[in-house]
Amino acid sequence: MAYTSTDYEEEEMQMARYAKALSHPARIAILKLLASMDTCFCGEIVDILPIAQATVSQHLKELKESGLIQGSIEPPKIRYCIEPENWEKAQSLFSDFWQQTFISQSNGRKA
Amino acid sequence: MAYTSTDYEEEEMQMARYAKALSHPARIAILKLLASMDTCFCGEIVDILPIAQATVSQHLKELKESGLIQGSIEPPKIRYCIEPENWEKAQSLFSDFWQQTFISQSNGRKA
DNA sequence: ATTATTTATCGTATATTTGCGATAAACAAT
DNA sequence: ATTGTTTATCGCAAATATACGATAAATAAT
Repeated sequence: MAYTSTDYEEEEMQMARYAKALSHPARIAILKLLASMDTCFCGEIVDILPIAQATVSQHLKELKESGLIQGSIEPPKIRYCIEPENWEKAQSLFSDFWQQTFISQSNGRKA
Repeated sequence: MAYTSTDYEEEEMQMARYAKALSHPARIAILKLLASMDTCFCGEIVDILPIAQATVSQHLKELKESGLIQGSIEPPKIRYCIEPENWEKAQSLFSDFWQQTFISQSNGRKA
C-alpha cells in the first residue's frame, strides 16, 4: 500500500510515510550522520555503516523519496543533506501527534 | 530483521521500532483515537476504521508489542489505552532526534 | 447447555522490504 | 579511447507486512 487511499486523512498518511522512512535503524543512522556532518557523500556513509554499498544506496533512495533528504550532484560524487522544509514539516507533525495524545496522559492518573 | 543486531546502537533500534509502529495510517488513526477517547474497546475502533476486525486486532497487537499501548480485560471486552511510560520515552526519543538534527539546520543557510 | 457478544488467532494470498552481488551510468583523468 | 572513481539500478532470494474470512476462546445471559 502506498498510503494514498481515501480511507485515512492525508495528515495520517503523511505521518505514516515519514514514520516509515524512520522505521529502519540504518536510515536513522544515516539521518543522524547527515545531521552531524551537515552534508556528506554516499561513500562516507558506506564506510561507516555495516551494510553494502547497494543497500546504502537503496536506503538513501527511500529517504529521498520520503522528502527528508536531498542529493546534489558533484561529479562523480553526490552530496546528500537534510531537506530543511520537509524536515520541519515532519518535526511538527510528530510534535503535534505526541502532544495531542500527551494532553490525555497528563489529565489521567500516572500509574 | 527484528532490530536486535549489534550493528546499530540500541537507541537507533528502539527509535526504529517506535517508528515502525507509527508507519501505517491505520495505526496512527488508532493511536489518535486512543488519545482522544482516553480509553476504548476494540469494537469501537472496528466501527470507525475502514478495515476488518481481524485487521484491527492485528494492528492492536503490533501496537501492544511496540509498547505504545496496553490492553486490560473487561470481559467480554478489552479496554485499550496508551501506555504512558513508553509513550513518553518515544516522545523524547523523537524530540531529541528532530532536535539534534535541527541544530545543524538552524546553523546552516535556509535556502 | 445454548446462545450471543467480543476479541484473538489461524491460514492463506498478495505485496512490500531488505540485502547484496553484478553491472550500468556518469564523469574525471590520463 | 582507456581507466578509475563514485553512485544507481537490476535481478534475485529471503523475510516481513498487510488484509481478511473462518474459527476459536472467553465469558455473560438465558
